[in-house]
Amino acid sequence: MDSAEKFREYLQARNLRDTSERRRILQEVYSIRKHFTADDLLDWFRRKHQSVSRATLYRTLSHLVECGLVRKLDLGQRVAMYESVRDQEHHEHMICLACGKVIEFADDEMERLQEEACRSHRFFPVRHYLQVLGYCRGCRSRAPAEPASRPRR
Amino acid sequence: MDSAEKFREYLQARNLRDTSERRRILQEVYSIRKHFTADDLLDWFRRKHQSVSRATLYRTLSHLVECGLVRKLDLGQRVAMYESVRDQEHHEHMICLACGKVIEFADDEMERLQEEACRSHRFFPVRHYLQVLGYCRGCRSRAPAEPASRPRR
DNA sequence: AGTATAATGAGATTGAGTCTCAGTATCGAT
DNA sequence: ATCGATACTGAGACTCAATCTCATTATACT
Repeated sequence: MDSAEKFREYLQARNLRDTSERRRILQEVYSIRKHFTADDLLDWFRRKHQSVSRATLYRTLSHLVECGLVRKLDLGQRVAMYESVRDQEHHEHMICLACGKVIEFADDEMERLQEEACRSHRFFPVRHYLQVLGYCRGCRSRAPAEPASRPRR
Repeated sequence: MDSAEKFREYLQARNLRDTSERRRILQEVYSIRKHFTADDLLDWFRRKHQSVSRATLYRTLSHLVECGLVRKLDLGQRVAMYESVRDQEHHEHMICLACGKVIEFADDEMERLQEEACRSHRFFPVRHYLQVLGYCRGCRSRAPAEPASRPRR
C-alpha cells in the first residue's frame, strides 16, 4: 500500500476529509530525502507558488505523524524536525553538539530489547526516539581534551 | 564527592562564581525526587519567598546539565523536564500519550549496544535520551482496540 | 442540489526560553 | 580590610515555534 492510500484510509476511518492541501503536503513530504522543519516545507511551497497556511501545515503534519507516515524528531534544536517514514528500517540519531551534524544508525538488537522492556511494563509502544548527543569524529579530533568550549545545548 | 562539591569544582575550573543563587538552586533540585520543569522550580522558590529570577534559573540549570548533576529531558511535552542525577543508575522513559504517566526503565545491555554504535561511528557520546511514547497499562485496557481517541501529541 | 460539518487561512495569541543592561556580588591581589 | 576586574543577577523586553480563533470555503453524504 502506498503512502497516499494509507493516508486516505486513515482520514476516512476518522471521518476526516481528503483535501487538496493534505494531498499536496503528503506528496511534498515524500519527495524530500532528508530531515526538515515545518518552515522548510512552508518555504518550498511558497517558492513553488503553492502556498499552504502555517496552521494547515502543522495540522496535517500531526495527522501524518499520528498515522505513522512521518516521524517527528527532537534533535536538540529548538524547532521540531520531521522525516518521512519510507520502507527504510527504523533508525536513531547521533547529534553533534558542536557542528549540529546528524548521524543515523540502527540496531535490531536494541529494538528487540526495547520491545521486551515495554512488554514487561505492560506498555504499548507507538513510537520511540533515541538521541545520542555528543561530538562527531571531526569536532572531537579538532579539540581532543575538552570536546568543545561552548556546546549548543 | 557530593553534588555541592562537584558543582563548586566545575565552577572553579571555568572561572565561574560560587553564588548563593547557584547554591540554592542546586540544593532545591537535589531535594526533589521527581521530574520537574523550570517553572515548577520557580513556583517552589516563590512559595518559600526565596525567589530566583527566571534568567538565573535557566542559566544555572544549563550549568548543572553541563556538569552532569542534572538531566534535561524531552518527554514529548512542549516544556523541558529536568531530573537530578543521583547515584541511581541511568534510566530511560516510557511516556503515556493518553494520561502523561512516565515510567522509568533501565537496561545495561541496551547501554552497551549504544556505546558500541558510538564507537563504530567514531562518535563521542555525552548524553543520550530514549523516549518510548505509547499507552500505559491502564489506558490501554480502557480502550483495547484503538488506544486513545485524541492523543496529546 | 441541499445540508451538515470538517477544513482552510490570515492573523492574533501563547509561552518556553533567551537576551539586555544597569546595578551588585565575588574573589584574587595587595 | 580594601581595591579592582569582572562575573552575576534580575526585571522586563524580546524571540519565534507552535497553537488558536473565527469567518469563509470545501467536502461528502443524502
